[in-house]
Amino acid sequence: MNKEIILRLSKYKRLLHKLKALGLERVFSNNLGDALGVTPALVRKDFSYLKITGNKRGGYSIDELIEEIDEILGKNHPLDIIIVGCGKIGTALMQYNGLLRDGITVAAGFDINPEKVSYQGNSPILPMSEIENFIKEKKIKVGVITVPENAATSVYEIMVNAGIKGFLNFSPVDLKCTRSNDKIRDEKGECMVNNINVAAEIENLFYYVNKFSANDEEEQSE
Amino acid sequence: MNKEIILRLSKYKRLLHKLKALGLERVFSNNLGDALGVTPALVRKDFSYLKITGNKRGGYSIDELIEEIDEILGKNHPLDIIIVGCGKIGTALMQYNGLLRDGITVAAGFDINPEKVSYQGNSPILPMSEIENFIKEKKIKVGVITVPENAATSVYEIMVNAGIKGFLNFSPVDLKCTRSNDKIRDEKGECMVNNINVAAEIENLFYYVNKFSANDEEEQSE
DNA sequence: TTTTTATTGTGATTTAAGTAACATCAATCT
DNA sequence: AGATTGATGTTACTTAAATCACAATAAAAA
Repeated sequence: MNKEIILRLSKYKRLLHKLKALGLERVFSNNLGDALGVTPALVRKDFSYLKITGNKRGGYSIDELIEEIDEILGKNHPLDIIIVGCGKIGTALMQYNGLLRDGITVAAGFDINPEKVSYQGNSPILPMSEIENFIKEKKIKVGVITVPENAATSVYEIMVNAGIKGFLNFSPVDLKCTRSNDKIRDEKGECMVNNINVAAEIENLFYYVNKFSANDEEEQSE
Repeated sequence: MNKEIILRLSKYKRLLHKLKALGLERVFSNNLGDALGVTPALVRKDFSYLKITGNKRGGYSIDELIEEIDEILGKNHPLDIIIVGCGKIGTALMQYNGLLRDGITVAAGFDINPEKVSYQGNSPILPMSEIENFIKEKKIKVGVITVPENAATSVYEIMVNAGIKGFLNFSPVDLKCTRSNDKIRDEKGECMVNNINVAAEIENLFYYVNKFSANDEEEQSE
């Protein structure tokens, strides 16, 4: 099963809320395709795959779409996460409104540095010693890793063992789950890692930018 | 041309530095493939595509590889970027060591809020009014967008017009470049946008986690 | 009621990323 | 020197995601 479909779902939903706010009630695959830069056929295929069905001539009901997408994305359950590593990026994410706006709650942060521990606020920062109990007690399933490179693997293993199934990993280490998106499983159950490597993304941009300007020079000398 | 290849290059390089630190001098496509979870053939194909060549029996020289990858990623030019929007995530990135460690320098941050402006430090925060001059004067080509959703498009256009070619976009808006990775170009020249949508990535994780537990329940009731 | 129209839902096609397989050839061994 | 080995470089194949194209059909119009 395809990760991209699910990412598109989030995008559809964001757009649908905006359209709804404008007073619209129905939407066509064409509209959604335009906004996301994909063909309308793909939009319909996504919905078809997810058993979301429209009207042969009247498009899709925005309310129904939102409801069904929420259902698929699990928005009827609470979206509680933890953030491990309360350095620069970790604390920024803890205070980031963009998560809350999508219904995601940071249940707690964790840090190895005792000076960072703080029990006040609605997202406390707890010591690493409490992480396993916290995860098990609150049944947390999704966690963000924002620790330095050298700590990433060990933190990952602690989290896996405590029951975290979904990881958003900001460290440059590729935390491999030894299994793909599909339901391959090992004895610990399935898990999934999404890696975000900011430095690599920027290097990537420089590559293309340099290539662009190399092309420009070529053209000038022609 | 494929974005994934270039992201892999960054990963190869990180690994190569570690191997070098351990005293190794040569490396085989097998080693790199294992570490990245891809086949050795793909590693060789990447290198072949990038005109990096090895020894028919002795693998690749780590030093040469690092040098050639740096060349391709443009590490011989300075990697100066700007960060537009000095909220939670923006300031976190400005202070993030992970960028510096990869040779990326934040030349300046920009914010619309005059209270955030500050000319001290090696990465000053400047008012938006100075952005165009700054970009043109310092020939900045890559920028990070960390402004709120509603400001993203207008900031993007300002940056494009001032000459930014590569964008790392943290806002949930899909900033479309109207052109693909290849060298399609419009009158303003090529540009490239990498979107990072943290909330969508987390929603994505919840989808799979919920699916996992649904599977578990199915199995129990069998 | 019949015809037209517009949009869905889906099978066929295209495209591209990654894998597999193997011919090639430099280094080592005898 | 000649044989053997082992890793590269590359071609052919596989797989999967997205597009294209169109049949099916519900709503609107005549």
